[in-house]
Amino acid sequence: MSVSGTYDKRAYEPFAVTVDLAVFTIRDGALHVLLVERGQEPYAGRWALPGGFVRPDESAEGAAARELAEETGLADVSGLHLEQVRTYSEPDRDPRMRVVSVAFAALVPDQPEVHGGGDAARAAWLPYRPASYRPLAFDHDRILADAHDRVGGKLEYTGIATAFCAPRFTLGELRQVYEAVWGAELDPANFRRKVVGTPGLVEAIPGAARLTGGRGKPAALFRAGSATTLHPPLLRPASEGTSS
Amino acid sequence: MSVSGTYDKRAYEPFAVTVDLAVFTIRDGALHVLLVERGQEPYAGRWALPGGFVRPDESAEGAAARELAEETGLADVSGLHLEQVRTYSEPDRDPRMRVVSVAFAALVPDQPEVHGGGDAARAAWLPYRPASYRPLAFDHDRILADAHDRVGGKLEYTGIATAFCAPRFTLGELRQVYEAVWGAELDPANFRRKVVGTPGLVEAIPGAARLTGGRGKPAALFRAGSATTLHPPLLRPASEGTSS
DNA sequence: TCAAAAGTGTTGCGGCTACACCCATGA
DNA sequence: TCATGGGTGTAGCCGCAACACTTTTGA
Repeated sequence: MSVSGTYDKRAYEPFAVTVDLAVFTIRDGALHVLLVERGQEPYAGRWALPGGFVRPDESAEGAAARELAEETGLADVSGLHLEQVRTYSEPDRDPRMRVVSVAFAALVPDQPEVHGGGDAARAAWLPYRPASYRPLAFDHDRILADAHDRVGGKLEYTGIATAFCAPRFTLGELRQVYEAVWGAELDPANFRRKVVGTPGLVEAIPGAARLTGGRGKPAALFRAGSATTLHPPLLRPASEGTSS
Repeated sequence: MSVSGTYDKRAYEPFAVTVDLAVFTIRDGALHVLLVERGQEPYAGRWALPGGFVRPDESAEGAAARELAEETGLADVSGLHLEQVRTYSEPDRDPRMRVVSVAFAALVPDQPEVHGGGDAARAAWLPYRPASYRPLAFDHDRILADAHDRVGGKLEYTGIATAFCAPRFTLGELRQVYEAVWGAELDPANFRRKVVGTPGLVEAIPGAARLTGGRGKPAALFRAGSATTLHPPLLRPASEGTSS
């Protein structure tokens, strides 16, 4: 931006700017990611993250929202959680040309339908198990891993977990979100106390209740609260080697 | 990336890709930021973040490291902390052309010299006090605020604070880093226990000691440890409105 | 001898973990 | 009446905030 010399854009090879999306959802209690199968070279037949070019009149955020709507078939993408992760700009990351890609992570509630087709390529929700579809096209393995790390970290100190849930949800469903993303089991009793005791995370819907799996006591229903940052954070269990 | 149609880059207006740097240091116990004064339109005479174009053969990270070396006059930029913050891509953020900018935050130890001149524009270390130089050129106010937020947050759960210090430092100096970035005072006793008790954050240099301000007991010297993430985190004091 | 900074001790509060235990429902 | 998940109670541990206090230096 603060270049002192001449401002001649032709002196530099033009860059293509794209967005790549890591779209996550919870299905059957397991974390799933939306992938598309490439139909052409390079990387034909490989799975890849959905994405596309940023158009001249839109921001990367706008392009990501547009692609998200196209790929998932959702009408109102405005309420969904869509967050920039980082930008990937290695000169050789695309063998055809110089492509700089802004990566986003999106969190959506479980979609009953498979999703309306946007692009021609086949798209599918796959369980988040990198070993089962690796290697992805381009540097998408790394992008997906970075996006997953980001989402897992943000669960600790923000309320984004509710973005995975329907407008009305039970605390058991919310707990499944944390368990699916972190890959760890949480104590239902302590989870409940923590979530209810954090102001702004969730709001109780008075009187409402719903059965979960046909069994057990009906659970009270909640809706997402207004809090953006959690104090104190809801830390994930230390998997190994915690300090002191 | 996963575009199914034709791959014609001429169908899209080319983007210029730049990097913008928020370079922080601690000087006299206060947080400072490196700014350059623009000599030409637009925003002539305004302060701006240093930065420049990404060249065809380098990544955004490479461009950021190169600009950092040029602007600060530092020879070995490799050991410094340089971290991507996010990418700014609003279509109208530069009135001249379509510019997508990848922002970075850099943490450097205090430089005695003013820094070798890179670009022609005047550059200076200014105390981090946004009201004193606002508005910056372009959308740099927001970029600088985002970078500061990122650095402040990362102090909590990583060891990057040592990036502000010389190779050998006292715990008082390290504490000044936290206080300067967070704008809050910390209890020296508790800070010491926390830092020393977190494995990998710092390593004691046996026997070494140094006076701090000419007064008081000489302080033991430490060097940066190898830990990247802190468990549990070193949380900043809740300024207001903590939960429960 | 005083001020200033380093470093150690100690106490109390609060959150979290780990259970044990009761409640409501469908099979 | 049993299995299942929701929800409440509670005891103990651990970390941290808030001090008091000692140590070592220069002025």
